[in-house]
Amino acid sequence: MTETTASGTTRSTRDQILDEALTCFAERGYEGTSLNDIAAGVGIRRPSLLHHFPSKEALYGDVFERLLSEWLERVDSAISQPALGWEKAELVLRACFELFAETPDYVRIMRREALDGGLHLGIDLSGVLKPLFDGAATYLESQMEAGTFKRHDARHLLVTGYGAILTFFSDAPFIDGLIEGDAMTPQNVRDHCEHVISFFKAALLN
Amino acid sequence: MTETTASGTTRSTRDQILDEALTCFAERGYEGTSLNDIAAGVGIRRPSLLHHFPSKEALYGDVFERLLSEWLERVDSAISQPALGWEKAELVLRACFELFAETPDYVRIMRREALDGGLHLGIDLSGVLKPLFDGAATYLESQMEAGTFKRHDARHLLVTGYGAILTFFSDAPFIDGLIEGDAMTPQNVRDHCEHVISFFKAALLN
DNA sequence: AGTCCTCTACCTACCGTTAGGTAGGGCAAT
DNA sequence: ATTGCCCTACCTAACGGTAGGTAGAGGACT
Repeated sequence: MTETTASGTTRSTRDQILDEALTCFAERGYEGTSLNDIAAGVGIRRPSLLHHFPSKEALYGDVFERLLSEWLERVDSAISQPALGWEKAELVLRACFELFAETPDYVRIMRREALDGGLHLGIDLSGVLKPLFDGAATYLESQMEAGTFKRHDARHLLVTGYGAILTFFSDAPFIDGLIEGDAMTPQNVRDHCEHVISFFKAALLN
Repeated sequence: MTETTASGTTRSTRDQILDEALTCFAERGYEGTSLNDIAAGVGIRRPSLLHHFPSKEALYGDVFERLLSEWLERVDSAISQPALGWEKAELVLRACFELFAETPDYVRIMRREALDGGLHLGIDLSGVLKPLFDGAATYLESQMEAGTFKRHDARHLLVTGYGAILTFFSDAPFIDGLIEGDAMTPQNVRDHCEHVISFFKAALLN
């Protein structure tokens, strides 16, 4: 029922399944992952797994729901911090980097979902994220209007930023081969974070 | 054996299979695509498809090989154009946008491959692209040394650019929902191209 | 204390379906 | 007559999911 981990914490079988499913779906995608893979990772049989979740799709849905709620919570707390102008943008950028660096498996699942256009889910991914997106666009536009930021198309700018940040984490195994060495070392992650921030700063400030 | 298309051109069954496989693999990924799907798209049965390609893996390999050779050819011709400083960078950026806009299915396959870390292929994707990557990095560094471009980490800059450009095409269905309306309309593609160019220009030039 | 019941968590064995791949025949063009 | 292309029929393996059963923990009653 429960298992005591090396760190001394205790996790229910259900949570172990969710964790294993997360890494499997991130690594090999929805179609590329079988329930046997997940069950074996936990150390139980497939029917036992299906005792905790009614179906593969439901399990995936739960994994994704957990992803969304954790991310939204983190992002909400980041954007609600009091700051102005560039400080605010940098604060949010850093929060995103920190979040993604902590949850690379989430990033890869999110990317797969974006690639598939939300095929496996009933929920409308873009719809959930759109309020955040719109809020960010409005903020950027207000800063441009005020002359704090240089003029750019706010929405395209956000798409550019989204791609620039997410890609580093989602395509890490590929980037490994380009920059030589593991892209996900704390040093490389920090370097890329600082680079993106200084790059955006150069593009947005005078 | 051959089929006359609406445009009057004639394509061998083998080429039709390659085309259909391309769209299927791009849309649903390697695991999500069955040989029946591809065969049905061409209008033949699965065993007939396997008469032209020895296995699913071999078919995928051929699709990807065609992708790589076409892309490398296009990029080579773009970077061999005579130009200097920012002109050169803008020229290559535009060439990439044009290339990606013409072959969005290639982009999505490439993204899936980057996500999986080249799982389905024997070939080392990063290895093939590394010479281009290194060449670009050297070019950027020389421009920074000469004072033409502002100082940035050249390799991280390239990764940022890679993510910013590729994502627009690979995640198009997701971006649709954010910017409202089809991201891949010629107008939106042009807008994003101009945005990225002006954004990079702002970050690189004084 | 002992026994009865219920519930949870897991198991083995099996279901129908679909996957990739093979064998071999028909048939048209050369 | 040979070759090339496509077919039907079949194979084995793996998939997601179900049926039915067992071991053990906990509670309630006698």
